Amino acid sequence: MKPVVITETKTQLLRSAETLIRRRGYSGFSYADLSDVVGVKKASIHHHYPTKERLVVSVLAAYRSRYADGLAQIGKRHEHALDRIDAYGRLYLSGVEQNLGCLCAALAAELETLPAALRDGTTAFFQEHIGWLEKIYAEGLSRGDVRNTIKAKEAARFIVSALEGGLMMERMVSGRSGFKMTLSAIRKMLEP
Amino acid sequence: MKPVVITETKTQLLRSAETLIRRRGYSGFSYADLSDVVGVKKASIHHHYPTKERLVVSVLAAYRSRYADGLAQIGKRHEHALDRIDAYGRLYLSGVEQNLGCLCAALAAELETLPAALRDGTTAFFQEHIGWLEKIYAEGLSRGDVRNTIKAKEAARFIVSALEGGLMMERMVSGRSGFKMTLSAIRKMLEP
DNA sequence: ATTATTCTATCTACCAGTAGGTAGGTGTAA
DNA sequence: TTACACCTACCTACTGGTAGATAGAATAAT
Repeated sequence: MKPVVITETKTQLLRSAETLIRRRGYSGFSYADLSDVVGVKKASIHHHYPTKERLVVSVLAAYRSRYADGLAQIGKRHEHALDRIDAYGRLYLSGVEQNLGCLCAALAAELETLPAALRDGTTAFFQEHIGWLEKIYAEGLSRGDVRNTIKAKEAARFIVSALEGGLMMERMVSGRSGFKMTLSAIRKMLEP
Repeated sequence: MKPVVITETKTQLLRSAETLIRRRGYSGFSYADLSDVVGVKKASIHHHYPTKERLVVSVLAAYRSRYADGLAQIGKRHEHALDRIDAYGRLYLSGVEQNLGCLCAALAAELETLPAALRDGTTAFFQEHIGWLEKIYAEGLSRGDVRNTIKAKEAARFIVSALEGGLMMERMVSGRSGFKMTLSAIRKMLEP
């Protein structure tokens, strides 16, 4: 079987496409933009990724798997549920600091024009996060680490919502400092 | 001074442009789309709103003032801070139910390509909401209506974030039922 | 070891379609 | 008769995507 060689250019395309989308949205970026950034002609991009949809499907897959790795590591590095949730929040903080929105929020904003494959991938992204947090919170509940007046299911979607919303908003309003306030509010409210 | 006559067509254009943006994003909708929906030729849209930017500036202004009215009414209709915040959350719920994202979230997703006037208007929108909630929460604190472990400033941005994030996410994930879970989580967490 | 062949990445040049926007005209109502 | 709402017809720039060529590396055949 032929090994799947990921060339330098291909990786560059993926990386640059991601930041372009996170700054300008899906229909807001073009092959011409990407061509300028990476320094390779439009036709060459089509050689690697025949259509825009396929390119972004790859971008999204990479994004999801990077997050999946992040979540797994948080589980290993931290024991206490509140620490885990804090660490999860810091994943978003880095987005605020680099002035990059969430890829999936950018895609969600154009829901209706989105090709089905992208819509599905975006939905899956959110479900993965909700699922992970639900487990984390349920475990925290059984250890008495977190407030027990809300259920794990509620906590999970509320955490993702608050962080996604915070990332989206604070990029325009108060940046890092604003986002950190939300981060600390979340922690305080989940304390038992 | 000439009176600003708002004709039927003009209102239609504003209304339809708004829903188009909330479904497809700023660069995701075109004068041609709008022309189809409203049933008036592209050139006629330019007659009313010479550029896309100016059209959307008007859409945004209308959106903001509609929300401003909503906030004022909530202040009148409800006394208890938690009720007020609940009512504020239901404003977003209607977005989920109509499958329309927040206009300003759609704009924020394309931050980098956005004309300055729109960027400013969007930022102002969020600041208005944060400011209003801060006042509401501070008042609630002084009456002992809400939890006093977080400051009004924290509470305000955290509420907007959670609702904006929830609206964005639940439109893809679980719709109304998912959003209602977040709504109830927020209420429980703000209880004293 | 030296050809001959195929594959890969890239290029220039182009396509049809659509973007936002303009010029200039027509009908209608005050 | 002027002002407004709307039209047809058009423009330029850009969109995602294709065709076909070229140079170089990898592979196979002699």
